[in-house]
Amino acid sequence: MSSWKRKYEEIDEDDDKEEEDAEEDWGASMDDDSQKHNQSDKMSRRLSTSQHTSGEEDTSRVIVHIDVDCFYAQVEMIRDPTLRDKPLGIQQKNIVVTCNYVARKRGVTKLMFIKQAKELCQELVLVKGEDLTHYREMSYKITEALQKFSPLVERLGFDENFVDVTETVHGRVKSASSPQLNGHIFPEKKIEAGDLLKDERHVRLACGSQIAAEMRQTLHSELGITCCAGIAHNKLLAKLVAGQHKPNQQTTLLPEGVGQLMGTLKTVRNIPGIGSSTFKRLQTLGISAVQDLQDAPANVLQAEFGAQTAQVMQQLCHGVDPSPVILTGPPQTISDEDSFKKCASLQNAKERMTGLLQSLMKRLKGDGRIPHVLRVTVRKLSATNKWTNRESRQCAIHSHVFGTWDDNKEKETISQLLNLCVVLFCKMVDVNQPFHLTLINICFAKLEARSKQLASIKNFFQNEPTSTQTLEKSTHMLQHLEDAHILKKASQQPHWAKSSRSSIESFFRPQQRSSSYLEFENKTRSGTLEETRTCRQITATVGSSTSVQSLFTTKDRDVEYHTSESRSTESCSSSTDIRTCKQGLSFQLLAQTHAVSSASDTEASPLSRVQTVPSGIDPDVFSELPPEIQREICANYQKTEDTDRNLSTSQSVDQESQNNAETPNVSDSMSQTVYIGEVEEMTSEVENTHTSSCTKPASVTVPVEGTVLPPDIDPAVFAQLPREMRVELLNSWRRNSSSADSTQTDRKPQSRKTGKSPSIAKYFKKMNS
DNA sequence: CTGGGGTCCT
DNA sequence: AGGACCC
Repeated sequence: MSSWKRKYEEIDEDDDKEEEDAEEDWGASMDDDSQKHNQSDKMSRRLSTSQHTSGEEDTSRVIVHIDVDCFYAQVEMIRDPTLRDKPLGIQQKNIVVTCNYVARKRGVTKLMFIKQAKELCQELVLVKGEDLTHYREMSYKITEALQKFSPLVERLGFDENFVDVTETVHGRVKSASSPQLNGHIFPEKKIEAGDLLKDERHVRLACGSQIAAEMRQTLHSELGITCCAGIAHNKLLAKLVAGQHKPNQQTTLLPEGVGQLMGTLKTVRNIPGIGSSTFKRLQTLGISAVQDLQDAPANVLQAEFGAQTAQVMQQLCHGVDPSPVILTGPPQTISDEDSFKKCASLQNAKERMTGLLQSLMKRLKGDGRIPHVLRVTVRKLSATNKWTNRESRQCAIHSHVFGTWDDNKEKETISQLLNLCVVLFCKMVDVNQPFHLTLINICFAKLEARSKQLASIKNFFQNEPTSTQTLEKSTHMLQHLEDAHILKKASQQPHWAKSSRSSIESFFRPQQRSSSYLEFENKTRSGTLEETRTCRQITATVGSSTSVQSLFTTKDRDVEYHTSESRSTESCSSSTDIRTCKQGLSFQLLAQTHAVSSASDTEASPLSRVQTVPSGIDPDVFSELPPEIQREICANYQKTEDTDRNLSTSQSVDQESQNNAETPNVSDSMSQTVYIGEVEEMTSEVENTHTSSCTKPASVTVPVEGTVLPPDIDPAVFAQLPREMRVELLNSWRRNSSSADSTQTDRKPQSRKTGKSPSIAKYFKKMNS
């Protein structure tokens, strides 16, 4: 196993010192730029996805990677321009998470301890960066600005975006004339302008470099942001080449420079997608340098990682990355966390969780959707493994919590959510024993657009409407709004910004006159009745997942791609239609469910209320809680029910919490909790030993080989689909392929342990060159 | 003396 | 629910 491994150990020491760029320094180059396509025989069973070539990598795309320079520091310098010429570090807790270039010249680096940084640079100005609000807002502004150049934008963290500009380039290459290459070229060659233009690939990339320059110009003039850009024919290379010239510059990778670029990486750890865990396992095999991986026998990698991951890794180390740019759209989760030295009491935890909930509620308000899942995560102090020892529990959020969500009733909502948090918290922490936490995270997930739930319910009870009536009302309302020119503006929005406008725009304009979700409704309803029916049919078809595929086959690609753009002059583009209609359907179901449960809630006798398990809390879970906690929750519940009926109560409470302005706002419900808890303590004496039932039933899962897109599916089209649909399709393909996959073309021994390889395939979804 | 977010897969 | 990955 180790005979082949050490051959290339020390080849990458060319390495002059890197200049002021502490960020990602891979050493200088080697001179190997032969592009070996060491394809395993498995890979040669390839599917010609959409493009031309047979054996070579697809170079027909043009991908721009935009990487904002020291993002947090830039945001702070924009907020306070006097910081520009000072060494600036952004501080989170004990570390400098990033710093501006003035500070970098002094040796300060990312993720450096405060003390260390201060020693290096005593004048270092530190700005706290634990609250990400401003960064998040700017981040979405950047993504939105990039969308004007192409709808296909994928976010990576707050400060990076991939943009697939292939279509834009194709359009320009036909019509326009002189594609001059803008910015740096990798490798740094002298290329005669005439030469460059002979090669179609070069023409495309040159055009891409112009678009990248326009993007950077736009970001600078509109937002004051500087960034780097990398232009290449795939995501991996675009990202890697962007780092070649660091602050505020751009670099285009010519296809013949791929080998050389990969050679600049010190180890395979610098390949995005190979994380610390995979890297360790590779080192076990004697693989560290990129060339080690390039030369590693495929069967060795397969034995350790499985066929698919092995294939992806070997593609990556050659600079091959067929993964599509995937439309990101609005976030899947909204979370907030705090870390600290010590949290050792439930009371303290509740205070912290209340603070987290309060800021989360602000963000939710801006988002316009409502969450249906709540998750609490804690980190317990432990000598071994300080990170990765997080535990989490999640539960559904009953729809009534956000069903009637008004600005006025926020305290009540927070109080109910806090109850849920406490329940989840107690599943992880035995509050009767000493404990020591160092982090709490609260996460809202399953974010879904809130429909005209309220209207539907009212109609359900009052007007006995038919669903047709509801729709007619919708379209009627639509008319008004269209007159108000709201929709017309919306229809000019780029693809996903349209479908998520309430989410994204509200980040930019937090003051948005509180109607952000109304605007979303406009779009949801913007289809005519006929369009809605069509969407229902499509949705139903997706469920059985057969004929939908014809929409995405390769031959339809151009048609379909342009269709979705040309249709954007109408109310919705095609994929948006499907998504919103799907939501519309689930809304109606939800509304009915809700109506039923609301009715039964209403009928519950006030007298039995205290003994009833609060709605929204799983009775089984509730009964497992220590009685003390049960009491508190019931007390909270009763209190919120009371305030529901009596608004003056919450008024007086308001003043109380203002007295505690400095401490994190403890919900007023807690003070009342104490009172009721004391009263009840006399009647209840049961001391429940809280056995945490952490049973881990080792369910035997059927190992399913990783799924790739079927050969007739165009990844670019697939990438634009709404997320739910991608998941559904992938699942159905996986189901179908797992049976047919047993045909064995492999000479690999059978006795391999099949499992246990965390697949990096997910990060580079569609492969198969 | 180690952030505060996110994504997807198993 | 946890684990990998990204920033």
